[in-house]
Amino acid sequence: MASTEDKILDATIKLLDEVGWEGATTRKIAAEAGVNEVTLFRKFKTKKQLLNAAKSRSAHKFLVELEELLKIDDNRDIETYLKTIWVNASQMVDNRTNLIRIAMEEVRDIPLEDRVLPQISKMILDTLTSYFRKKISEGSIRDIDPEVAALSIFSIVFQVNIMWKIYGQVPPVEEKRCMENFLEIFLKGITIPPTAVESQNK
Amino acid sequence: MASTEDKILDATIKLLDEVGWEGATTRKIAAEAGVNEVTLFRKFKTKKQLLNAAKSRSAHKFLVELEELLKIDDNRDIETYLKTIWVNASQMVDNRTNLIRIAMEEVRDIPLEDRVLPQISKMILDTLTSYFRKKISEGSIRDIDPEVAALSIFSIVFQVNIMWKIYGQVPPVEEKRCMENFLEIFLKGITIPPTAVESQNK
DNA sequence: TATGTATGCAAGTACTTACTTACATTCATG
DNA sequence: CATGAATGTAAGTAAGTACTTGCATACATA
Repeated sequence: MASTEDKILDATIKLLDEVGWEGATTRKIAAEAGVNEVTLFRKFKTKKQLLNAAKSRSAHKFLVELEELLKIDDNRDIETYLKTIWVNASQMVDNRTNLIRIAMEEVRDIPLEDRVLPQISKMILDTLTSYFRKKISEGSIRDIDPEVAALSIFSIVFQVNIMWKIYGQVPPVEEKRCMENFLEIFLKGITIPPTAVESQNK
Repeated sequence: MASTEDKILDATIKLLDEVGWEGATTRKIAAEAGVNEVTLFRKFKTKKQLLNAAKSRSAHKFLVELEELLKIDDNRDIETYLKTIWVNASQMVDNRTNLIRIAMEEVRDIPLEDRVLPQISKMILDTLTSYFRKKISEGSIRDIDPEVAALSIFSIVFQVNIMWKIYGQVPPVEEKRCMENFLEIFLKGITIPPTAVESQNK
């Protein structure tokens, strides 16, 4: 059976997701957790500390899970690698839209280093960047800017998975088509043109 | 001299930007506008109606201005065209970060069709999509997916200009380098390889 | 000059919020 | 059984919120 703390933290995350910071009153959280309101204050002192605890707990879980999902075999072909990253990120966001939505709302009053979104981006960007760096040094792709390549992948994945889901925009393109047709362009952009050597040698 | 309505609407936008919906109390808005609190209610009935009026006024301005900035000569070379779009969008966001931040926060309680962010995205995506469509039919670029090409440009511009600015992430790459190195990859990905015909004809 | 419209001012209402205090109950463990 | 920690119950506090009411004032225009 879940401990009182856990019940409270779970209820907090749920309400934070559904109704946001201001909507998540201590009364509602207590009701959702099946716990008396005073218990919140006994355990967490203030509302602020409670919400911080809830957020950092689930942000931590998220980052650990994400790190695991980003461990992908470096040596499969580039298209497979990038597709795997894409699909894993999608799935991650689908399961945890609540945390992402909460993270998107912490525009104010949260110290930069505590914000969740930058931490998530950084982890993905670093992974992709060092992947591209490796592939460049292996000579499997052109000498492109690895940070920028990483960023362009990250951006479109972010846009498709997060912005559309959270802002309820009607996606102009369905996801699979998007992934495939983007990679079609991108891969052509980073591969060493097969005829380049040939025509130089001529 | 600005009319009372204008002073109130300007103050509303300013506070909405600085402290968000819940932070923007009617008292603060009145003080910022240099107007008595009752005047707000006499002019706009409720807080909700006031904030809606303020938002839709500046969203409208934004969209008109954006539409103007997106009218770029179709016939200049592709790199110049895309760079111009990029720079114009950047500049637009710099001048109007406030509206964007407000738009990003309207995740809740705002009917889909009234949300500002989707309207902005749509305008940019449509412009880019029909541009690529045209270039494809002219034969200036490969037969790529025009929607997806548009989306990949939009995504990275959005990420660099909006996410970094609003979420205060430390940009891993400075903007100019980002634009140039991204386009270097992207353009190589969409152009017809010069040696392709040659090697086919062989 | 007279009248109406826009605005200011002061006070108040009804409600909600985070948070507190004092006391009662449960229940595992020594 | 007895003790103490964790939790519930009831009531209340201080502060802030959107919004209202009644009256005074300025000022443009008929």
